[in-house]
Amino acid sequence: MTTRWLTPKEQRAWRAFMAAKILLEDAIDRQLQQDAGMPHLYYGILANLSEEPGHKLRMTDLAEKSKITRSRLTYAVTRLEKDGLIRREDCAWDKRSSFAILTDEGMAVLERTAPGHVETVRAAVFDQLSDEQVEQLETIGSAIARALEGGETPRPTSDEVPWRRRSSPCSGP
Amino acid sequence: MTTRWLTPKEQRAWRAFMAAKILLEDAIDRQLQQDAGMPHLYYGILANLSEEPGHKLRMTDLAEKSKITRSRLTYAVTRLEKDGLIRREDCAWDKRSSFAILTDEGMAVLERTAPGHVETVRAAVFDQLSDEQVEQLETIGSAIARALEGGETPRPTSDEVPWRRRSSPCSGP
DNA sequence: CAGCCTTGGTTAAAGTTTGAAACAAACCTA
DNA sequence: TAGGTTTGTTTCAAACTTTAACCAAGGCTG
Repeated sequence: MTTRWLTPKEQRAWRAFMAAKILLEDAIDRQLQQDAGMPHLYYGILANLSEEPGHKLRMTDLAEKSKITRSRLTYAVTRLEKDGLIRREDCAWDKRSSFAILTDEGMAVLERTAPGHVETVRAAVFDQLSDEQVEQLETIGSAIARALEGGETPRPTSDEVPWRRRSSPCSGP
Repeated sequence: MTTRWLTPKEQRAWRAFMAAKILLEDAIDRQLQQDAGMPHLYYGILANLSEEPGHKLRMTDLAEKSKITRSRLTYAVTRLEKDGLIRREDCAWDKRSSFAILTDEGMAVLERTAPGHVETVRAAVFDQLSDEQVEQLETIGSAIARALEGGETPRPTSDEVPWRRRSSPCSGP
């Protein structure tokens, strides 16, 4: 089956999306590194904990909620634990599990840095979008996420395809 | 000035966007690592070169086009050079500059792996979206990118803000 | 042209991410 | 209940990223 290349319109959308994603993550990382001394991912981990009853979550659940691998979470929690923002606690009823718990200091950091973070996001994203576009963004984002969360991206059966010049081999950077 | 927190609607949009971004990048990285033996970023670098006349670009321009730091690019190009997919060449008229040039082998890798990559992107993104939504995605992405490319995210003058419970401190993970 | 700022690119060290493998506890099942 | 599998988590090495220097070549200004 011959490759369904991206149309010019799709290419434009893809590039715009990728550019937004990269620039946005860079900007947020810079801002949070400045103000909170941690990258966005780590901030997100704290934020995720802060939403839970008791400010605690099992490692696996926290990894899933943060959409990262367990291994990556282990490293992050170790670092945040060193900083005193999280502490671990063994699970009583399942000795394999352990909890990550937001400390008071961790909560304080969150409280102190949340306004700046929200302001950055707002300036870059929501100040730029109409009410309607915010809805569209949610719909589109959800559609993409849904496609990826379920079916584990059934890897396409790659096959030979003649090269077409004058049309970039990439669907985007 | 008191923080302009995200509305529930904005929160939903933000979370959906973040989830899509993370899951998508993970899926693409996995696929490309499998089929091309390199992460998405490196593939993008090759792709960016392939679009240029002569398949060459000065390091700085390539970094800018790829939206990464020069340092990061140096590392990536060194790796890709080791793999024989790129070679460097000094610039004749400005002895500070050097070019990164896509080799024939690099081009071949691109040709071989592009179909699989496009298929992955299509399955996760464009197969999920209506024609209208593709347009919306471009518009929204461009708006965000524009906001970030120009004004260098004027860092908000952080100030004290009373903590509001029962509403997560995060604008998203 | 000498001093000084800018530009293009690399390097080194510290930090982070990945992917596979290791471990141990919990859960079957015959 | 022994043996095998699954589940929760960590560990380790290799790959990648970041940040802050660093160096050399170009440009500019007096």
